[in-house]
Amino acid sequence: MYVVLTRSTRGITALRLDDAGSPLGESDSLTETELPAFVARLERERPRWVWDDSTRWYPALLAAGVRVERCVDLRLSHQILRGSELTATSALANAPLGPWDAATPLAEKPRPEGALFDFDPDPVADAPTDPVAEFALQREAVATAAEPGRIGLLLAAESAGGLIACEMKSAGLPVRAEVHERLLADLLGERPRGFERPARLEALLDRMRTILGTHDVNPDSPAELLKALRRSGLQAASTRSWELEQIDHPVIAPLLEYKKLSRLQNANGWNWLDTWVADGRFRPDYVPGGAATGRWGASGGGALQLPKQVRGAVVADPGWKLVVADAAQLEPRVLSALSADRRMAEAGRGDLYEGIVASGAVKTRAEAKVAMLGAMYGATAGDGGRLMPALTRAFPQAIALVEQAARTGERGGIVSTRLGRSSPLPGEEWRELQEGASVPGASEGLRGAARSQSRGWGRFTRNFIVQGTAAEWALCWMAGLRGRLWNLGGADGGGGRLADRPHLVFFLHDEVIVHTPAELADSVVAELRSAASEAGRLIFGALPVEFPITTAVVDDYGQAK
DNA sequence: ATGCATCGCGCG
DNA sequence: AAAGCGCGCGATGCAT
Repeated sequence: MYVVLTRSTRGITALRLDDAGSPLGESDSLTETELPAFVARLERERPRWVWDDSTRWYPALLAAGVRVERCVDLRLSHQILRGSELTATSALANAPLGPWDAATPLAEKPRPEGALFDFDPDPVADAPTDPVAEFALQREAVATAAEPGRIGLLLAAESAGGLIACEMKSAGLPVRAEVHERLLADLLGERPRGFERPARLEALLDRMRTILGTHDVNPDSPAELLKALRRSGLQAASTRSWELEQIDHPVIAPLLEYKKLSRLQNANGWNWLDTWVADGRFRPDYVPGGAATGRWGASGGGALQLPKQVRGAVVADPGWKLVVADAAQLEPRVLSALSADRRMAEAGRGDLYEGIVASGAVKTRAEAKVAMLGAMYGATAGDGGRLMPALTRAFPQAIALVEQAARTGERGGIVSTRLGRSSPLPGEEWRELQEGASVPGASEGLRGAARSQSRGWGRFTRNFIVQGTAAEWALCWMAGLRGRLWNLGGADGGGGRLADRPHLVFFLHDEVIVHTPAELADSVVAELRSAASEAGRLIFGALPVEFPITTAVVDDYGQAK
């Protein structure tokens, strides 16, 4: 059963549909206040809730202690169906752009409140939405798709991701402010009172000034710093750390340390703590499907860039543990599964990179890693490029797949992930340059620029199929895990809030953190493994590709790895 | 004063 | 070792 929820100025309506999408009687009318109890009651029948946007419905339900098992997030689903090659002939994909194509989550649209003059800069995106009609269009698009099973799985996984994003924000990542402050004090010195630099940074700056024999050094401005270094005779092309590392000069060591610590202070210092951590929790906004490949984005506090330096401040509650898990070498494994390259699958029996060494393609594990990254990113120079021929000889099937994706992109074409998320088309400027360079008599400079741009898009599509399919694996892993964790916490219908049971608190592309009562930690580990195997089977069927995960049961995130 | 591009660096 | 993919964010410096 589906239950479609619609919110309008007149209130909320709930329309039940059978599995074929036909209405089951009349719709119910509800107020906002009545909604949580209504959802909780109907949830016992395990319906799939259909709504425009999880971020518009689910936070309030979670706040009221109501968790739902599954949903259709129409906004996320629409985004996929609109662009997928698998549904390109559907009515949905061929309709003019409308409110479901809005760039921002529907929740972020300011709602007009009795304004006499409703200034509306975007009539298309702000047009009223009809979830019932949209759901029918989406079902039709899936039913008529080339691979309904794949796109259907993708939409289910994406929608589950929408729920998980809300749940993780609701639960929050446990961060102990006093631990974070101690870390900062150890590295930077005591918190400065005003706007002066912390003691450690000031000391480093003093050393740099002494070494260079001038007071005129401002390491916070790349342009100024470069000038100062040049005045002292250093041959620096930029102030990037890895370039500075190449230079042999006494000022480099304190400078690099300054840059490292200054970065910590700016990105995750006291100001970060004050702004983003409250009540012992860090609650960023996760953005499912935020990247074109389907990877998640996040906004607020740089959630996906939490530096290793401060992970020790992520601490489980008393009596609880953090279970940190990540998929080992996910992207190369995805490539071997995508291409059904049995030799590469064989190499992935244990440590994939060691397996590649054993295959004889390269000499060392480090080379294997660089070569695989090069294959997936499209390296042309450096070690990655140099090792490509050997890798191609060892795994022709896998390499042919990414090469083909690259060629498609270079022509301006579309590629798709295993489950059917398709790459965007290059923009207008891209096409104009390609066309401009293809006319007879185009200058060599123009043709070179077009070639470079073409290869650039090829690198994007090459990586898209791997990164995007890896994102699908991660979504399926997490979606399966979510259900398993809920069931671990007690019999269904036994009540209890999400945060009273083992629950997800962090997600980073191929890594998750589960916050769990200590006595359930071992069970959580088992479920993480089961969910990983299940994700592989769901997406790739019976292919003999393994997706091992590493796990660590810890008190704080800093102890993992 | 505010917006935008660039640099640089954190994460995968 | 620093090339090749995907992101977010803060500081700076220039343009409006």
